[in-house]
Amino acid sequence: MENLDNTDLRILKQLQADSTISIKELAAKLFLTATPVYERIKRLEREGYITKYVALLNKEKLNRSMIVFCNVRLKEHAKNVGANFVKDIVALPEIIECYNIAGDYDFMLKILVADMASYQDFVMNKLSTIENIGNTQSVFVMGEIKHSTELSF
Amino acid sequence: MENLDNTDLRILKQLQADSTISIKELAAKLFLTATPVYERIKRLEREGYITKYVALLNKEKLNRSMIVFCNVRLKEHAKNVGANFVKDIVALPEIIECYNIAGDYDFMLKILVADMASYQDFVMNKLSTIENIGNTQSVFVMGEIKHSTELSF
DNA sequence: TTTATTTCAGAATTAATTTCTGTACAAAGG
DNA sequence: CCTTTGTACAGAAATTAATTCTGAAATAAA
Repeated sequence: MENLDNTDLRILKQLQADSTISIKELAAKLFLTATPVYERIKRLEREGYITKYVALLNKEKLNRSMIVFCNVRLKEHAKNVGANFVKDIVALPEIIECYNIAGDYDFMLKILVADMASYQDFVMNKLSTIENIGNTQSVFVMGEIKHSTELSF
Repeated sequence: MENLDNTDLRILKQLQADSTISIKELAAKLFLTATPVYERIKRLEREGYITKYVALLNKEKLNRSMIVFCNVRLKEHAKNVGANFVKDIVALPEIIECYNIAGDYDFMLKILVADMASYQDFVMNKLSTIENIGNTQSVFVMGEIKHSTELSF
């Protein structure tokens, strides 16, 4: 952050919004030629500011329209118990995100499934089989108002 | 989903994980030449299966290390009240995600800030100024266990 | 002022994407 | 059974983009 000037930030902003822009086009926006923009991007990648480039897909068209946040409380809180839980969580592809949280519950999971039947199946046959889960609370999403992958600066 | 064969799904899977792969390289993985892979990708884009291509950035390096989920209850639930709330939410860049949820609260926000001081500032000077917010509950993230942008299939 | 150092422009090269042409194969209709 | 139509593909050609190289301009340090 300290090593980044305004040009770097503008490059990051653009690539976050749309990474298909050509270097030439991006250079034009910044009133530069391709070389410095190319070198800056490579530096931002090398130094870890840019983690990866990905395609974002349409959930609805790919039959993953249902979002559920599932709060989980563990039975025991021993060191290796948490570690095992984490290992199991990471292996389940329906779980898109998992956070260790402060408050009434230990973890919050964001789960993506096709519909309520799939969610039931997920909870019954996958989540419940994980060791050491005390109780869970499902919060169903009725509407996605905003969903960005962009950091602001 | 119905229009997609196994080759399409493998293409989507790859581009979700890393969109910088060249068409030639991807074609080799699928035992095809560049042409059919190119045409399939263009079709997946055209038909809306692929929404966009983006760069994912490193939160920590860009000084957005703190994640907070903020549950919000509205005072009134009239039609236009919700609409105004949504408009205000979308305008705040700290709010990365916003869901209309079932349960005790009306909305859940995912907020990204630098630290606790920034969060306080955000709540005091930005969130609290939004009309019609009844009460809020902040759930602080202690650790991010998993965070994927990939749909599984 | 002199000397490094950094940042950049422009040309040259290399590699990618995109377009084009024609072949092979499968399904549909006579 | 043969013909027609459509789809999916390979391979070559054309176009455009990424990458490398050289040197000039600007900035900071000595």
